[in-house]
Amino acid sequence: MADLSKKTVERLCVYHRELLELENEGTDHIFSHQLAKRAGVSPVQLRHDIMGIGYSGSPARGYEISEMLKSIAKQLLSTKQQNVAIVGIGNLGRAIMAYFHGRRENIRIIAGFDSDLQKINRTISGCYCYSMNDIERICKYHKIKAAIIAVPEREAQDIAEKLSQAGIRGIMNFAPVRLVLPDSIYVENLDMALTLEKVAYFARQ
Amino acid sequence: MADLSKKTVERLCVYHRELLELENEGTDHIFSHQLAKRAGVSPVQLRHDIMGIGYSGSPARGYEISEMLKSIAKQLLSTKQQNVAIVGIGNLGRAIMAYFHGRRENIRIIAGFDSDLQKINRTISGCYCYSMNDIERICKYHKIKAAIIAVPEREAQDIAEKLSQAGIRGIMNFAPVRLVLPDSIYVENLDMALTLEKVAYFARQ
DNA sequence: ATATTACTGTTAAATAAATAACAACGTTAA
DNA sequence: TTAACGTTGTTATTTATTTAACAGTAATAT
Repeated sequence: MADLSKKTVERLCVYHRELLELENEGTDHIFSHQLAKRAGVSPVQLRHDIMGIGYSGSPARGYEISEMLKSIAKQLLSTKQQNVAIVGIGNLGRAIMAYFHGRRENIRIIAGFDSDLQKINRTISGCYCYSMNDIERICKYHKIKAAIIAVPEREAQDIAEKLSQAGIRGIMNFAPVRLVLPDSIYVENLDMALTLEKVAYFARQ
Repeated sequence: MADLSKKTVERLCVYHRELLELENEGTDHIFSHQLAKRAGVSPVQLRHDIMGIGYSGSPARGYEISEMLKSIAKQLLSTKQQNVAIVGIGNLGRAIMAYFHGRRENIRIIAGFDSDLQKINRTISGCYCYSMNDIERICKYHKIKAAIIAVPEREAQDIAEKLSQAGIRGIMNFAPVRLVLPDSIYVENLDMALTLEKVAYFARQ
């Protein structure tokens, strides 16, 4: 398995999604410039990315969607279902859970954690909720390798360290803080306040 | 005003936030390596970024926090309050509104839009909600230049075009689609499904 | 005074990413 | 059969971003 860059992985996910949609529409082949347009990238970049995963299309018919999907999935997606945990079941946490609930993907949020007793031992959006104290036990038991942090700013660093203890390797962090963690843990920040500032900045230019 | 890269703007926002927090704690000076650690970047990169905005610290005392804040704000933040709209007041939309409500920033969500009559003409998290049909009128009236899209996938492109019509220049898009818009409109995608896939991928490596 | 230290600002090098250029190939039309 | 076309895959070029190197500077200690 080649080592794909962060940006490439991101784009491959986009292609994968667009290809799934195309497949549903009944399309079986597509040219790079068509797919590129849907994905919002240049055709060259798309071909370059596809080169990286070892799939080849035909100059005559373009890419065969089902085959391309297989190739991308082979690189990106785990063969078995991947379990994810979420910490923090407030407004945002529940919205995220609802967002992912029902998607028939191979990534599923299967455990929630909160300190609020009202939420513990309930099922929310198809996901069972535990006490914060159970993080390590449950994550290890379910072999959870990725987690979502949706707790307030002040708790985020502490939770991140707990998750790290529990063997988590990747974190999607919604809290507006830069988590300080070992480099071996992959962190993706979805910092809404920050992003909105950035958007506002470029909207003014 | 210099032309700062996307990445630089993003990091400057982080520095700004950390500096605000430091100021609240009563600190008045800080060295690049200290701030860099809090921001999760290298000290060199921080100094490089700061160079770009024309502020200078002292080799002896480091950066003077209040002055540095002013310099960053001068580059990044609008002098007057910047109004933002949100389209789509579902679970996610309301969570976003709640998230931003009460933050004493100069960016404020002041208008919500939805097609659900139940939500129209109500105030949610301090933000008045209008019908989708009012997008152009309200955005122009309040000089709104940035918007958040939190509608389902299938509506996103249509809404984006409406916003574009209404004079919006920047969009924070939560819908899992790549919006096709003129280059003059800045789009930042916060694609949770995609991001989680990416995190899951790197968590496996 | 003067050397030392610990920092900053800036230029230079290295790395990463995007774009362009073009050969190779199957298909179609003459 | 052969030439022309439009596409892919790949290598080269350019551009952007990060990292390193180092001179300049104020404070401190000798």
